[in-house]
Amino acid sequence: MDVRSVCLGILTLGEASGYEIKKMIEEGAFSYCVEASYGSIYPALARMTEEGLVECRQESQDGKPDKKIYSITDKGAELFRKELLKKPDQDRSKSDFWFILLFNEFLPDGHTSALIDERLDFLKSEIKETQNDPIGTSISPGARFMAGFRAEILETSIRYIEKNRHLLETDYNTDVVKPSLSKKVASK
Amino acid sequence: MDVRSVCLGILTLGEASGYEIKKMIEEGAFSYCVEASYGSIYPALARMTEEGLVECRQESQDGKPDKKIYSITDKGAELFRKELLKKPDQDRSKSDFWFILLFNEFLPDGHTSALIDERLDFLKSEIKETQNDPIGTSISPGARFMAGFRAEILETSIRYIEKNRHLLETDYNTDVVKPSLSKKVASK
DNA sequence: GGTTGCATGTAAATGGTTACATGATTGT
DNA sequence: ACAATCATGTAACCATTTACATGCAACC
Repeated sequence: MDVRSVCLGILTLGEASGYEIKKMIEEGAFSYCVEASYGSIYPALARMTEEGLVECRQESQDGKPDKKIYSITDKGAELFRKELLKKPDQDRSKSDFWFILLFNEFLPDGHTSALIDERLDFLKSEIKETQNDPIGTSISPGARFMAGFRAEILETSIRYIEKNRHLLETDYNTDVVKPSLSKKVASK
Repeated sequence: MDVRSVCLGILTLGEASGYEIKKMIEEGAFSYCVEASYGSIYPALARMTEEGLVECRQESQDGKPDKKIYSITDKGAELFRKELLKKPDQDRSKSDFWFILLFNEFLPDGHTSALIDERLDFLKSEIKETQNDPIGTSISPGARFMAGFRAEILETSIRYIEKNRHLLETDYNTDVVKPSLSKKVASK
């Protein structure tokens, strides 16, 4: 799925500027499955205008450059439908977080814990976002389905990590410490 | 996390050829968080040999080209440790499957169901792989932690999709069908 | 007899991202 | 004063994939 199809897809939901398309890509439902930067979106829209897949209406603004509002044409919609029928590429995900954890024995003391704390914070903030997000309850059946999925995955992730983080937080660098009689209370 | 670090990481587990590194990247734990093709691995190993980050031992073979077995050097290991301490990049995932589902109303009858069936087959085969996979029970605490995580995510995914697929499989193209008195038993 | 697996490598093409340029407005 | 948001666009750079080249052995 290239930038072009992503733009076309978003434009089937209504007209939008390149800037707005970018915003949609980095928030909500789309952020979970696509990526694109201005550097690819703007040229894509320009080329698709030439090709008659989208149309562009210009709105003057004060100070800011003209806002170019794109809408999808019949030809564009047809092409998009065709794209959707293609066999989907395999999902691909990159995660430095998991890669690093795989080598958790190489990390200095406390690093793993910090990493996991950060991840949990992130996952929790994502859950909150999901809850406010209108996408889950509006746009389309697909979006609702996906929002529900996201929510369950996030919850499962948090639950699992909280439950099992101790497996990574044992201190590998010293022998098992004999519990001293004066068991220190964890500060903070 | 670039190819170089990925290769170094894998080599910390023991010596390996470029070919073997590729295999590891596409299977098991690594497949979940990194990606790389021969076209990036071979040049990376060559350059790192020049730079003294890895060493190469050649083994003659009949028919096949010499097998080049790489091992990590102290310098390489040091660099790898440094890489691991860097703030991890945000996870990034692309999923045609989810993108297409977002536009499920545009799909012809039955297409959504087929898509979902395929996805479920895939997820189930992944679960089976996880179960046979020695990685989950051997390599490292990190790998075990991850394998457990994977398993739960896969199970949650399957459960959710099976439970909620009906939300996407309603027939939008006709009015709600009045249930006929002779309720057909689902064939198969 | 064709595909798959083993095994390495390169060059061209792809498909981006990053950084820059521009600039007003609004918020801290 | 400084950062962020809105808004577009380009060019240089980047990493990687894809396709090719080579070739044997084992499996079906």
